[in-house]
Amino acid sequence: MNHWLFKSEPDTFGIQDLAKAPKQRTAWDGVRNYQARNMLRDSIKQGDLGLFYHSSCAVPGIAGIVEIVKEGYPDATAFDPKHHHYDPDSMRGEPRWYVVDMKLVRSTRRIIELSELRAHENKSLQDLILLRRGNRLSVMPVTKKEWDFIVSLE
DNA sequence: GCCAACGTTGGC
DNA sequence: GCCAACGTTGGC
Repeated sequence: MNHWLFKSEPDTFGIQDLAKAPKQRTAWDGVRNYQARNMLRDSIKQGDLGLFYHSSCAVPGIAGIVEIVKEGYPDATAFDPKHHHYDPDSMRGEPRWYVVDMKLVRSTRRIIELSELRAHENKSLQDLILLRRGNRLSVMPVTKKEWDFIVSLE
Protein backbone atom coordinates (compact mmCIF):
# COMPACT_ATOMS: atom_id res chain seq x y z
CA MET A 1 0.00 0.00 0.00
CA ASN A 2 1.39 3.36 -1.06
CA HIS A 3 0.89 6.92 0.08
CA TRP A 4 0.23 10.07 -1.93
CA LEU A 5 -0.51 13.75 -1.65
CA PHE A 6 -3.28 15.41 -3.64
CA LYS A 7 -3.44 19.18 -4.06
CA SER A 8 -6.70 21.00 -4.41
CA GLU A 9 -7.75 24.60 -4.23
CA PRO A 10 -10.40 24.85 -1.52
CA ASP A 11 -12.14 27.64 -3.45
CA THR A 12 -12.77 25.06 -6.16
CA PHE A 13 -13.01 21.80 -4.23
CA GLY A 14 -11.95 21.61 -0.60
CA ILE A 15 -12.17 19.04 2.12
CA GLN A 16 -15.65 20.30 3.06
CA ASP A 17 -16.82 19.65 -0.47
CA LEU A 18 -15.57 16.09 -0.24
CA ALA A 19 -17.29 15.69 3.12
CA LYS A 20 -20.58 16.81 1.56
CA ALA A 21 -20.23 14.74 -1.62
CA PRO A 22 -22.41 11.65 -2.12
CA LYS A 23 -20.83 8.81 -0.15
CA GLN A 24 -18.04 11.32 0.63
CA ARG A 25 -16.54 10.19 -2.62
CA THR A 26 -15.24 11.95 -5.73
CA ALA A 27 -13.41 11.44 -8.99
CA TRP A 28 -10.09 13.31 -8.96
CA ASP A 29 -10.55 14.93 -12.36
CA GLY A 30 -9.00 17.84 -14.17
CA VAL A 31 -5.34 16.85 -13.84
CA ARG A 32 -3.59 18.07 -17.00
CA ASN A 33 0.04 17.32 -16.24
CA TYR A 34 1.75 14.29 -17.68
CA GLN A 35 3.78 13.34 -14.64
CA ALA A 36 0.70 13.47 -12.44
CA ARG A 37 -1.30 11.67 -15.13
CA ASN A 38 1.15 8.80 -15.15
CA MET A 39 0.70 8.31 -11.43
CA LEU A 40 -3.08 8.41 -11.71
CA ARG A 41 -3.03 5.94 -14.59
CA ASP A 42 -0.29 3.55 -13.53
CA SER A 43 0.79 3.81 -9.91
CA ILE A 44 -2.08 4.67 -7.61
CA LYS A 45 -3.89 1.56 -6.41
CA GLN A 46 -7.11 0.78 -4.64
CA GLY A 47 -6.59 1.00 -0.90
CA ASP A 48 -3.75 3.51 -1.15
CA LEU A 49 -4.00 6.47 1.18
CA GLY A 50 -3.61 10.16 0.40
CA LEU A 51 -3.12 13.47 2.12
CA PHE A 52 -5.66 16.05 0.97
CA TYR A 53 -3.77 19.32 0.62
CA HIS A 54 -5.25 22.79 0.29
CA SER A 55 -3.26 25.02 -2.07
CA SER A 56 -3.57 28.60 -3.33
CA CYS A 57 -5.46 29.75 -0.27
CA ALA A 58 -5.04 31.71 2.92
CA VAL A 59 -3.81 28.75 4.97
CA PRO A 60 -2.16 26.17 2.71
CA GLY A 61 -1.77 22.80 4.38
CA ILE A 62 -3.08 19.31 4.89
CA ALA A 63 -6.78 19.17 5.60
CA GLY A 64 -7.67 15.50 5.49
CA ILE A 65 -6.94 11.89 4.66
CA VAL A 66 -8.45 10.03 1.72
CA GLU A 67 -8.46 6.47 0.43
CA ILE A 68 -8.38 5.36 -3.19
CA VAL A 69 -11.54 3.42 -4.03
CA LYS A 70 -11.12 3.09 -7.80
CA GLU A 71 -7.97 2.91 -9.87
CA GLY A 72 -7.17 4.98 -12.94
CA TYR A 73 -9.72 5.34 -15.74
CA PRO A 74 -10.19 7.97 -18.49
CA ASP A 75 -11.10 11.51 -17.43
CA ALA A 76 -14.51 12.16 -19.00
CA THR A 77 -14.21 15.93 -18.50
CA ALA A 78 -11.54 15.95 -21.21
CA PHE A 79 -14.16 14.77 -23.75
CA ASP A 80 -16.76 17.43 -22.93
CA PRO A 81 -16.46 20.58 -25.11
CA LYS A 82 -18.45 22.57 -22.57
CA HIS A 83 -16.20 21.58 -19.68
CA HIS A 84 -13.53 23.87 -18.34
CA HIS A 85 -11.00 21.04 -18.57
CA TYR A 86 -11.93 20.04 -22.11
CA ASP A 87 -9.00 18.81 -24.20
CA PRO A 88 -9.82 18.33 -27.90
CA ASP A 89 -6.68 16.22 -28.29
CA SER A 90 -7.95 13.57 -25.88
CA MET A 91 -9.92 11.00 -27.88
CA ARG A 92 -12.24 8.40 -26.43
CA GLY A 93 -10.36 5.64 -28.18
CA GLU A 94 -7.05 7.00 -26.97
CA PRO A 95 -7.65 8.99 -23.80
CA ARG A 96 -4.91 11.33 -22.71
CA TRP A 97 -6.04 12.11 -19.16
CA TYR A 98 -6.99 9.89 -16.24
CA VAL A 99 -8.70 10.07 -12.87
CA VAL A 100 -8.91 7.94 -9.76
CA ASP A 101 -11.83 7.84 -7.34
CA MET A 102 -11.23 8.60 -3.71
CA LYS A 103 -13.27 8.73 -0.54
CA LEU A 104 -12.84 10.74 2.61
CA VAL A 105 -11.31 8.81 5.49
CA ARG A 106 -11.46 11.80 7.80
CA SER A 107 -10.75 15.49 8.00
CA THR A 108 -7.75 16.28 10.13
CA ARG A 109 -8.65 17.91 13.44
CA ARG A 110 -6.80 20.98 12.25
CA ILE A 111 -4.97 22.14 9.15
CA ILE A 112 -1.38 20.91 9.27
CA GLU A 113 0.04 24.05 7.77
CA LEU A 114 2.65 24.28 5.06
CA SER A 115 4.69 26.52 7.35
CA GLU A 116 4.71 23.76 9.93
CA LEU A 117 5.90 21.21 7.38
CA ARG A 118 8.60 23.65 6.32
CA ALA A 119 9.88 23.74 9.87
CA HIS A 120 10.98 20.13 9.32
CA GLU A 121 12.36 20.49 5.80
CA ASN A 122 15.93 19.98 6.91
CA LYS A 123 15.14 16.95 9.00
CA SER A 124 12.29 14.46 8.78
CA LEU A 125 10.79 16.02 5.65
CA GLN A 126 13.95 16.84 3.72
CA ASP A 127 12.86 14.75 0.74
CA LEU A 128 9.17 15.69 0.73
CA ILE A 129 8.39 16.62 -2.88
CA LEU A 130 5.83 19.18 -1.75
CA LEU A 131 8.62 21.23 -0.20
CA ARG A 132 10.91 21.18 -3.20
CA ARG A 133 11.61 24.56 -4.69
CA GLY A 134 9.17 25.46 -7.41
CA ASN A 135 7.24 22.24 -7.04
CA ARG A 136 3.99 22.31 -9.00
CA LEU A 137 2.94 18.69 -9.10
CA SER A 138 -0.67 18.25 -8.07
CA VAL A 139 -0.29 14.53 -7.32
CA MET A 140 2.88 13.22 -5.71
CA PRO A 141 4.15 10.21 -3.81
CA VAL A 142 4.80 10.37 -0.07
CA THR A 143 6.99 7.79 1.65
CA LYS A 144 5.70 5.76 4.58
CA LYS A 145 8.16 7.55 6.86
CA GLU A 146 7.01 10.95 5.67
CA TRP A 147 3.40 9.89 6.04
CA ASP A 148 3.85 8.67 9.59
CA PHE A 149 5.72 11.81 10.55
CA ILE A 150 3.18 14.19 9.04
CA VAL A 151 0.25 12.37 10.59
CA SER A 152 2.01 12.48 13.96
CA LEU A 153 2.07 16.29 13.78
CA GLU A 154 -1.69 16.44 14.02
C1' DG B 1 16.80 19.26 -31.03
C1' DC B 2 17.13 23.97 -29.36
C1' DC B 3 15.18 27.64 -27.05
C1' DA B 4 12.31 31.87 -26.63
C1' DA B 5 7.70 32.95 -25.66
C1' DC B 6 3.85 32.01 -23.27
C1' DG B 7 0.48 30.35 -19.81
C1' DT B 8 -0.05 28.36 -15.27
C1' DT B 9 0.89 27.38 -10.46
C1' DG B 10 1.06 28.72 -5.93
C1' DG B 11 3.21 31.05 -1.91
C1' DC B 12 3.42 35.35 -0.10
C1' DG C 1 -1.50 41.56 -7.08
C1' DC C 2 3.30 40.13 -7.55
C1' DC C 3 6.59 37.19 -9.20
C1' DA C 4 9.60 33.02 -9.30
C1' DA C 5 9.50 28.64 -11.16
C1' DC C 6 7.96 25.50 -14.12
C1' DG C 7 5.74 22.85 -18.30
C1' DT C 8 4.31 23.32 -22.95
C1' DT C 9 4.31 25.09 -27.54
C1' DG C 10 6.03 26.13 -31.88
C1' DG C 11 9.35 28.30 -35.10
C1' DC C 12 13.61 27.34 -36.88
